[in-house]
Formats: sequence, structure tokens, C-alpha cells
Amino acid sequence: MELKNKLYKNIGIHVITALFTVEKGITKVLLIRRTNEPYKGCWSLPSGAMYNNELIKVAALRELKEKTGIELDDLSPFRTFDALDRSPLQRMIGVGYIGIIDNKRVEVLKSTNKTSNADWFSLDNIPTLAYDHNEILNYAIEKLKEKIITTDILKSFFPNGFTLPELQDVYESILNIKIDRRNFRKKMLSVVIDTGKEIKYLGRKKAKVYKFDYRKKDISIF
Amino acid sequence: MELKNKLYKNIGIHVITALFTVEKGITKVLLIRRTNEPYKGCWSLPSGAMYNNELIKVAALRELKEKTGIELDDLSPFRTFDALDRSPLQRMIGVGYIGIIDNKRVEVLKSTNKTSNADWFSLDNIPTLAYDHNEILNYAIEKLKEKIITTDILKSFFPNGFTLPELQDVYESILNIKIDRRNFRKKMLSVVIDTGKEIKYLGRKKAKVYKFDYRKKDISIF
DNA sequence: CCAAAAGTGTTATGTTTACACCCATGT
DNA sequence: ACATGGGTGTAAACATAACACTTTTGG
Repeated sequence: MELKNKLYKNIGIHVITALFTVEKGITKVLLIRRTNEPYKGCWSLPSGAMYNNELIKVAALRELKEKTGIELDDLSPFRTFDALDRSPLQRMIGVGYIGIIDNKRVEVLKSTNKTSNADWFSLDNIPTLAYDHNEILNYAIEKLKEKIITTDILKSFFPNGFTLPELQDVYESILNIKIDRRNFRKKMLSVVIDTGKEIKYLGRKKAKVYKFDYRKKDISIF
Repeated sequence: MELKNKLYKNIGIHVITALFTVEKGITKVLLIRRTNEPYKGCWSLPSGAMYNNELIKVAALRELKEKTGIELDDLSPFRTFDALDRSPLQRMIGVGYIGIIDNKRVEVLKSTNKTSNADWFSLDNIPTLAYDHNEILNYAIEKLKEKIITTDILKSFFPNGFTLPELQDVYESILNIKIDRRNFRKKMLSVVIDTGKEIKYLGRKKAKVYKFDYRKKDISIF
């Protein structure tokens, strides 16, 4: 059985992903260059249409993989974009997702059959993007700042745990602030657990490796 | 121009609204009884399909009016529901909205051409609802609790301002807690402004009327 | 032995909580 | 005059912010 009224049809779901990384203190987002109309040749966030038999998040993960080669386990929805004219083809409801990974851990395919180019762009050097992707990216950046202080979203950046100095560097990069090291440790220690491991990060001294304590799912840090 | 691939078609958007009120210390939600299949005769949240040429929020406001007679200015989106089988007709993406009004200010139409019955139900007396509406309502309740402490959503409950005692009663009802009156005032006074008016609420003494200070859009109270 | 980053503790300030009495008014 | 709810202040507990020296180790 199907709805008959044409007014209910011809709506598509579009998934758009803002995938962030932090590299040497610079927060970056993954962009791709479009190979097809509309907006051919234009940079955009990795995005595409959802199939009507898949979950929205699955569509976002699939599109990200098809367009960039990056295969993730999870993404976080942050907002729906429904302006009537946001896509020139037909009415498309956009569902935005954010994720964050360490780009040293992944290989971005520079070209796929759907993408001629893909690269990480510093947030203060974003070109004009296809569709409403500049607007979507701005919302995504704000949501990322919110999520790193209210959720454990950064665990996807640090799948093997983290030292507190490197965690602090990520916070400072994304939030664009300096944090006192001692105060940062005090707050973080209420939300992480020691893994027993130690590694060297920037210094010559070893640092303890921690991971987020999943018993406290909703953390709030600052 | 239209997308050709059938996999992208036949997706509908469903809007579902949880409209709350607080009446004599009891938090209630507006339910309607369905007159048509599927789930004919079943209680549900006011909901319906979006037209492909309207904004999602507009669809939610329109459906609420058609099904209950209540005409609001605004609703807050809180979550999208995309399980493949959530509607038996065809794939329907559900977009949930919450709102809160003082039910003394509105007249609910007990029957419309789309509704045989509509009424306010106490949250601890919710029947089995159509579709996945029980699940949606549970998320809506949690989001309402969150929004009254992080946003000024309660201004729609108090379009003409409020006294602090009546505001406190609403907080206590929704959050199911008792709050110390002096501490409540201390926090609230940083987020509201005196309108200069005074009215009587429960007591014999007049109470000052306040409204939310819109210069502080994102309030956080507790 | 020194440069560079890791690790640690205390005090001051601000925020949150707990708590009890007087005021205004309608009956 | 009294019952009912409106209005107010203070001290203790807790959380946050500011601040500087010692430790480790590769070169």
C-alpha cells in the first residue's frame, strides 16, 4: 500500500556529513570535489541521497565511504535542513551528521568514481561549497564544540585511548581557547579511567594513557 | 528535473507533535483518537504527513490545527525517527516536535473531520498509542525536561508573563522535584525581567509579573 | 647538563545548597 | 486575628579559576 496524493511524494532524504579532524593544533573538515551536476567541480561536504530501505545514519556512513573511502562505525545527527529550495533537483530534506577522527589513522581516497578530489580543509580556509553546505558546516562546527563538552564523541578520535596532554590539545584546537593544564586534569580525571599504559606524546617523558569512562555516558566538562 | 532511481522515491515525512500542558500540578499531553486506518480507534499523538512543498515545522503546526483545532506560532523539533517499519503504509520518516501551552488558554476540538476525540492525558496514565508514538512520547518528555532548563520554551506557556510562584509550580510539575523557593528566585532573577505588573496567583498577596529576558536566549537554570 | 614536555597542590573566588522568619491581604 | 501564600538573607559546602615548581629523559 502506498500513499496516493502526489503532494506527499517526490521527497528525498539527503545525508550530509561534516567529518572533522585535528592536525597540529588546526581543526579541519573533510571536503570532496563534485564530479557531477549540479555544482559540478564545486567543493562540498560528503553527501548523497538515502535509499528508501536504509536507515538515515547508514546512508550517511555509506555515502561517506563511497565518496571518500573512509569507513566509520558511527556518526552523530545534529540537525535537519528543510528549506524548500535547498536542492535544485527536487525537494530534498537534508539530515546533517558530524564525526571526528584522527586523520593519521585513515587514508582518504583522492578520487573515486564519484569524487575527483578529497581533502582536509582548515576551518578558517573553507571555500564556497555546493548547495547549502556552508550553512550546514557552520552549524556542524557549533555542534562539535557542544558535543565535545557534553558527550564522549572524542572517543572516535582516540580509539586506543589518549594521554591528557594530547586530549587537551584537541580541546584547545576545537574550542579555540587555552586551558590551564592542572585544572584540565582535575576535571578530566572525573570522566576518564587510567588504562595502565604509558606512551610518549610530544615530550621525552612518558604520559599515562586514559580512556573515557563509559559508565558516565553523558559527560559535561566545562 | 526529478531523481529517477526508484530507491530514492516513495519516502514520506511524517510530523508528530507532543503538546504538553501543566494543570494543577499535573503534566499532561494532548492525544487524539484516530478515525482512519491504520490504528483506527487508537489514541495517538497529533500527527500527519508533510506536503512536499511545505516546511516540516509548518506541516507540524498545520496537522496540529487540523487534528485538534489548536493554532500555535511555533514548535521545537526534538528528534527524527527513521525505523524502516515504523509505518505500515510505506517508509515514513517521523520528525518529532514538542510544544507547551497553558490548556486554559485554548479550546480543544473534541471532534474534527479527522479526529473523533481529543483530550489531555496525565503522563502517568498514557494508553497504548498508534505507531511508535509511545516511544516518541518518551523521548519528548525527556526533551521537555531538558528544554525548560536550557531554553526559554516556557514563554509559550506564559505569553503574558508569569509570577515566580506559578513558574516554579510548572518546573516542579514537569521535573517532578521540589525546589527551594529562595534558591529558585535567585537563579531565575538572572534570566527574567520585571514587567512592572502585579497579579494574584494562589495567595492573597499580589505577586510581581516577570517575563523571560530574550537578551539571554540560551538560559541554563539548574 | 639542559631543553622540553609531564606531572602535581594550594588559595581565592564564585556558585550552589540548606535553612526560617516577616509581610500583605481576604476572610 | 488568623490563615495562606509572597517575599527576603546568610552561612556552609562545593566547584571553578588562578597560579609555579619539580620530575623525567633524549640529545
